[in-house]
Amino acid sequence: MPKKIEITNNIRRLRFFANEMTQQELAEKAGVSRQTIIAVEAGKYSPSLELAFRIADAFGVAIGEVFDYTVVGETKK
Amino acid sequence: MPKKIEITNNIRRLRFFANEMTQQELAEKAGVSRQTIIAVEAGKYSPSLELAFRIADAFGVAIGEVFDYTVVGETKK
DNA sequence: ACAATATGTAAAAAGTACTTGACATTTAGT
DNA sequence: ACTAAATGTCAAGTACTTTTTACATATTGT
Repeated sequence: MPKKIEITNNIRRLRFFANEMTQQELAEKAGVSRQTIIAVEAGKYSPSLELAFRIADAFGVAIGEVFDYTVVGETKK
Repeated sequence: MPKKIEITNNIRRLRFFANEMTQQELAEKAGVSRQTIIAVEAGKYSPSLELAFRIADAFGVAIGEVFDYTVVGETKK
């Protein structure tokens, strides 16, 4: 995948806004392991689209409110 | 991942709305192989979040306009 | 000081996405 | 009838995501 992209996320923020939801709770709501939440939240890798949808769903928001997408080198509007 | 989910997409429709963009062109815009576009468009597998963003970007729309997410068993509002 | 909860790290194994290359089928243009 | 372009299929290999297990550290309440 040539054009480089950065995906950042607001999971930590959203967890705190969402009544201090723990990583464990989010993991359960999203149906994945806690490890996966830790890794995604820490930006170690970006999730599958499916998991992205599950996480957004756990917070009741759209994917775009959880994950930000930036094309490296271009300035995103 | 326990709760089953279905991810469908409007890639084909969007390609035609977008001036009959071919799979090849979309592949180039998104920076992936044509094979990948074929597989995702045909629903053989769902893409990574990164690719989902790239595809949405190629059409200039949000992810939610390209991909639909349905929790199987529950009726999505 | 102790126990319980939340977060973090690491690493192997399994599963899924993506690439490459090669070939088949369909459709449109000449 | 031929050619070119677009779509589709198959398969082997690489890369990345996710799980599982096990342990480390920090924070809070008793």
